[in-house]
Amino acid sequence: MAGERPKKTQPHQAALDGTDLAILAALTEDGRMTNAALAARAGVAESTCAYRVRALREAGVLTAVRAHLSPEALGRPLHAIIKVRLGSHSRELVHHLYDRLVALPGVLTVFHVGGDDDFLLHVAVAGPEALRDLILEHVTVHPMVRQTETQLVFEVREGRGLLPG
Amino acid sequence: MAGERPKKTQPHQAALDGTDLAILAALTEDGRMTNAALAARAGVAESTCAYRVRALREAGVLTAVRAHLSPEALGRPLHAIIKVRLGSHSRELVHHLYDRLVALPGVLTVFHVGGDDDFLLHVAVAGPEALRDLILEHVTVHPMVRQTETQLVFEVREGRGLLPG
DNA sequence: TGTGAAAATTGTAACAT
DNA sequence: ATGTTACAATTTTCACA
Repeated sequence: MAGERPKKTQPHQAALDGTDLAILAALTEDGRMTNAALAARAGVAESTCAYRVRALREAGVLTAVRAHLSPEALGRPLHAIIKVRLGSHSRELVHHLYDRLVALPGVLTVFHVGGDDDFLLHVAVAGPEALRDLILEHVTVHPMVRQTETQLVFEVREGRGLLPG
Repeated sequence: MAGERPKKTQPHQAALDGTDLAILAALTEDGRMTNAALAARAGVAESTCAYRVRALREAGVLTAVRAHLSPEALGRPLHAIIKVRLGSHSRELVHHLYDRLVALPGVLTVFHVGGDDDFLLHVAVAGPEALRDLILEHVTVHPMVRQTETQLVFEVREGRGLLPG
């Protein structure tokens, strides 16, 4: 009987070998890749590959696989970054505002940051009017919001990510 | 499998009905959901569902499905936004720099923006030293980069996205 | 178009190395 | 811990309402 079995670990550190990295890289490119294709690319047997994938998921390394949609095809060709600066910083209220911002249609990502600003919103909207409406009707209406500043986004590119190599 | 139709469609506008939206919403949550489960959730037959998914992909609405990894589990618990301001803006050089920045390990997203800054980098690194090294060795070394400013990211949350409802 | 039942592919589990 | 085989589940294809 081999030794220890990893328990359902929290998302802390994990020891990854080359096979794991190959699997993660492949799934980052195409999350619907079949297990057989994955195995071939990683150079292991299919059963091994399936086992690794499940282990990576249970270890919290592989958190989700999501579809990515085209903002343009969905009628939201205009991207912007909205910097939000707050006046008060009561913990409860900040969290509440956070929730509201994330739920707004057109909001892709919300960064809660420290420094000059408090929130950075990456949004995709139909056009300038929609952007103005979004800001005026859903952001600056909140009493906590002291100031916003909007930057036009020319282009967004996903980095190669977290994996070494 | 032969008969490809005329063209791979452009990412322009698309007319989406409730079924499409249901499919997209489901795949945005779980991109590996089985076609059978999708069909049940959308309220259509499995074959219909598969057809819709393929159509959405060919229409450029569904651009990709990617695995999401845990930066923490991969040893990169520190997130930051690096604002990059350039001195010169020669088109060629800007593009070249863009390419370099996107390829850096730890760089999750690069926003090319207009306004006060030129690039916004969302990065995930192992710790403060790694952040400093990343900035000094890979960002500010470029002659074009006039100034950087770094904001600590407390938390990142994905918005509900692009779909109405 | 959308549906339902076939074949073909894929994922899963048990077993052997 | 990896590889192989057999079996179940799923996707895909095609004829039809």
